[in-house]
Amino acid sequence: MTKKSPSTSVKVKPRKTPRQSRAGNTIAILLEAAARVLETKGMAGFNTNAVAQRAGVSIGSLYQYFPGKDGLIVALCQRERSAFLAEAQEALQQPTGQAALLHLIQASVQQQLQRPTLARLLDFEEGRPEINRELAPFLDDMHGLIRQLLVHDDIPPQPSVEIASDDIMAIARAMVNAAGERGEVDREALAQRISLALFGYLQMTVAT
Amino acid sequence: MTKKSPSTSVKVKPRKTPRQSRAGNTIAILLEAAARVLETKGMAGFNTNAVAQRAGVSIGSLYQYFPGKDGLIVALCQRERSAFLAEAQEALQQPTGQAALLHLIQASVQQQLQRPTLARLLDFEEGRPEINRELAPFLDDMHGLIRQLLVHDDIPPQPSVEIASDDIMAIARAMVNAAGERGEVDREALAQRISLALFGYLQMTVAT
Amino acid sequence: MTKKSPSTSVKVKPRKTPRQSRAGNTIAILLEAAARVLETKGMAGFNTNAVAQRAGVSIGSLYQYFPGKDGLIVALCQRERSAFLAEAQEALQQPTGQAALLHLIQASVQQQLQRPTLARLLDFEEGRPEINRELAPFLDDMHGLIRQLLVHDDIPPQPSVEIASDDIMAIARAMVNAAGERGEVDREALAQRISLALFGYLQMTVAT
Amino acid sequence: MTKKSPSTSVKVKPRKTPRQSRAGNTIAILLEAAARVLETKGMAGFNTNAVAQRAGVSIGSLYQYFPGKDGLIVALCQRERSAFLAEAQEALQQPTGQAALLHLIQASVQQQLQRPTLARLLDFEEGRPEINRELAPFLDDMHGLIRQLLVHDDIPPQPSVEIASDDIMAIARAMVNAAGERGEVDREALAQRISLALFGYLQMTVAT
DNA sequence: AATGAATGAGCTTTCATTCAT
DNA sequence: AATGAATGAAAGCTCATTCAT
Repeated sequence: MTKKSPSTSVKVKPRKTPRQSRAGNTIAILLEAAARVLETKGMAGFNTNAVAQRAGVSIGSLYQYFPGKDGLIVALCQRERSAFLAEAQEALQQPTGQAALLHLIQASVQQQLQRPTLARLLDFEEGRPEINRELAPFLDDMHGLIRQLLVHDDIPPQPSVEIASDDIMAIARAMVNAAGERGEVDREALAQRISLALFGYLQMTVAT
Repeated sequence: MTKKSPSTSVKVKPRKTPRQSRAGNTIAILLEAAARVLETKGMAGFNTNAVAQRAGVSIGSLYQYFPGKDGLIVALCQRERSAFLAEAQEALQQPTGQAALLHLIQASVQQQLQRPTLARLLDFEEGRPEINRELAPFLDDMHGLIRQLLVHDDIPPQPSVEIASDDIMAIARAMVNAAGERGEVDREALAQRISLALFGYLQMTVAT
Repeated sequence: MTKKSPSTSVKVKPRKTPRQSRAGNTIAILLEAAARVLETKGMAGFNTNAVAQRAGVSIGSLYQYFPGKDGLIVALCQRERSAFLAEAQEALQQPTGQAALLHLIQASVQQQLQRPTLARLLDFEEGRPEINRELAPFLDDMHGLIRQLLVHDDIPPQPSVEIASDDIMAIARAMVNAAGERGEVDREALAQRISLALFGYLQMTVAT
Repeated sequence: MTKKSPSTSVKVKPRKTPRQSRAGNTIAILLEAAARVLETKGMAGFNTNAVAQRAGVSIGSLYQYFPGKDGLIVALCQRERSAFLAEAQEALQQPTGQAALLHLIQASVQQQLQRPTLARLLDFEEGRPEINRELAPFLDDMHGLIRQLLVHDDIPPQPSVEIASDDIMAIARAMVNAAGERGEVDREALAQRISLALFGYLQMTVAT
C-alpha cells in the first residue's frame, strides 16, 4: 500500500466498535501490548506485528480494531491522557492556587514517573501533527484546567494565559522526563523542584 | 540486505576523515540536506536515499562519508551541538551567575528557535541510546559548563549540581520547543520567561 | 498499502529512467515476466512477487522501475499497443478502404492471436479507469487511424465516425478473443469472418 | 487461514438449497448486494465482507448460502444468464431467421445495457475456468438456441455452426459493452448497428 | 440459523546497504 | 571517488474463511 497516506486522511480513527465483550478485551490487551513494546523496543522497534505478537493476538485482529500504527499510538495517548486528566481535574477542588498547582504537579509526577519511558515516547509522538490532531480535545481540557487554576488570587496575573499554560505543561513534563531518564525515584523531591520552577515562572511568593 | 544492525555495534563513527576540501564540502552538503529532509518530512520521511537525492549526491557517496542513517543523525546533532556549545561557552566570561545564566538562556533561544522543528527532532533522537552514546562528550561539556556557572556567588548552592544541570537544560529546551511549536517569534519575551523559571528553580533573588 | 490508492493519484507512472544499460534490460525482463505470469496464472495469480521471481530479479528492483502492480500492467499494455499500432499504421498505405480494412484486420489477428490469453487479459484491464487513463494516447491514435481509414471512397459515410471506430475495434477484438479461447489457429479463416462482420457493419459492397 | 483453494476443487456449488422463503430471500439480497459492490467498487473492491455488509447480513450468513467468493460470482452469472436466456428463448417463436436474430439482438441489448458495468465484469469473469465450468449448461443452451435459429431458410448455411454461434455472441456482447462504456442510451440505434454486423457476418440479404 | 471475532497466509511496498562498474 | 542498480529483510495491511457463542 500504500504506507504513507496523504496527511489529510491519515488513518487514526478506531475501526470497529466491539459488540461482543470479547472484543473490548482484545482492544485493552492490544493497547497494553503496544505500551510494553514501546517501553522495551522504543519507537524503532514498534511495529504492528510486534504488538500483535506481544498481545498474543493475530495481526488481523489488531487491524480489526486499529487502523494501523498511528491509530495505536493515538489510542495509547488517549488512554494515558484520560488517566492523567482525571487525576488533574481534582486540582480544581483545592482552595488556593498554590495548592492546586501542587496537586497538578503531583499528578504529573505520579503519572509520568510510573512509566517514564512510555511517557517520554508518547510525549514526543504527540508532537507529530497526525497524532496531535486527534488529541486536541485533551489539550483543550488541559488548557481549560490550567486557565481555571491561574485565576486564583494567590497567583499573579499572567500576560498570556495560553502561553503560561503551555509553559507550565512543558516545564513539568520536561523535568519529569529528565528525572525518568536519570532513573530518579524520589517523587517528593522531584515535585519540590518542579514547584520551584513553576512558582518562579508564575512569580508567586510561596507561603510557608 | 543488512537493514538493522545489532544495537551493540551501531555504526555511527565517520567513515573517513575529510582531508580534501571537496570531501569536506560534500559532507557539509549532505548534513544540510539531512537537516532539510528532517524539517520537511519529519523522522518518518527521513531516509538515506532521500538525503542523498536532496544533496544531489549519489547514495553511494553518502555511504562514503557516513556509516549509515544513524551516523548521519549523530553528525547532525554534533553540528548543532557544537554551534550551541561555542555560543554557550561565552557565558563563562560573564561576571555574575545571573548574567551567565542569562547568556546561556539567550544562546539556547537563539540556537533552538532558529530551526525549531529540527531542534525538536534532534532533541528526541538524542534520547535514543545509540545516538546518545556518541554525544557523551557534548553532554559532559554542557554539564561542566553549568557546573562552573553554578559556583557563582549570586547563585545559591544546589543540593545536586548534576540534577540542577539536567533540570536547567530540560526546562530551557522544553520552553523553547513549546515556543517553536507555537510559532512564537519574540525571543526576548521567551528568554524572559525562561529566566523566571530558572531563577525560581535556583532560588535566586533577582537583582534589578 | 496501503493497498488502495485514491483514484486521483494512482501509481502507474514509471519510476526511474535507467541511466545504465543494465537497467533497461531489467525493465524488459520484468515486462516479459509479467506477460508470462499473466498467461500462466491469470489475473488472480498476477502479483509483484511472482513477476519478480519469474524475472529472476529481486522485488526491490521491480519497484525501482515500476510503481506497482498497475504500473506493470500499464507498461505491458503500452508494449503490446505500440507493436500493434506500428503494424496497423501501414493500413493507411493501402489504396482502397477495403484493402486498408483488411490490413487492419490482419494486424489485429496477427497481434492478438500470437498471445491470445495475454491479449484477452490486457483487453479487460484496459477497461479499468486507472489503466485506461494512461492509455489515452493509444486510443486516440487508433481512433485517428480508423477515422482516416473510413474516409476512403469505397466506404459509405458513417453516422458517427467515433462510434464506428469503437464498434470496429470491439468487433475485431471480440472475434479474435473468441477464436483464441477456442484455440482456433487458421488466421486466414478468422480474418475472413471478421471481414464479413465489418463489411456488413460498414454496409460495404465487397468487390470480388 | 485457508485463503486460496486448490484450483482443481474450487467451491462454487450452493451450500444449501433454500427451502424456506427466508433463506431464499437472504440469497437474493446477497446476490443483489454482490452486484452492487461489483458495480461500484469493481472486481478489485469486490470481497465477501463488503458484500455481506452491503447486504446487511453477517459474513457468517453469507457463508451459509454461498461456498465462497467464486460461488457468489457464479450465482450472479447464473442470475443474469437465466434472465437473458428466458428472454432469448422467445426468439425461437419468430417466423423468420431475420426476425429471430433481431429478437436475440434486442434481448442482448436489453439485458446488458441495463447494468452495463456489471455485465462487462461478469463477462470477463466467465472467462475464468473456475467460473466457466459452472456455467456450461447456459453456454450449451445458448449454443442450442443459436443453432436452431440458424437453420431458418433465410439464413445462409454456415461453415461451422459452433463457430458462428461463438462469433454471434461475441459480436453482440462486444458491441453492447462498447456502447455501455460510452454511455450510449439509444437502444434502437445500437440494435440496428449490431444487426448490420451480424447480417453481414451471416451473409444475409436483408429483406426490407 | 445467525453472528461477528479471530485467524494468518499472502501481497504490497519501502529503504538501508552493498558492490560492480 | 563516484555512481546507481540491485538486493531482500522487514513492515504494513487485506480479506477469504472458520468457529465459538
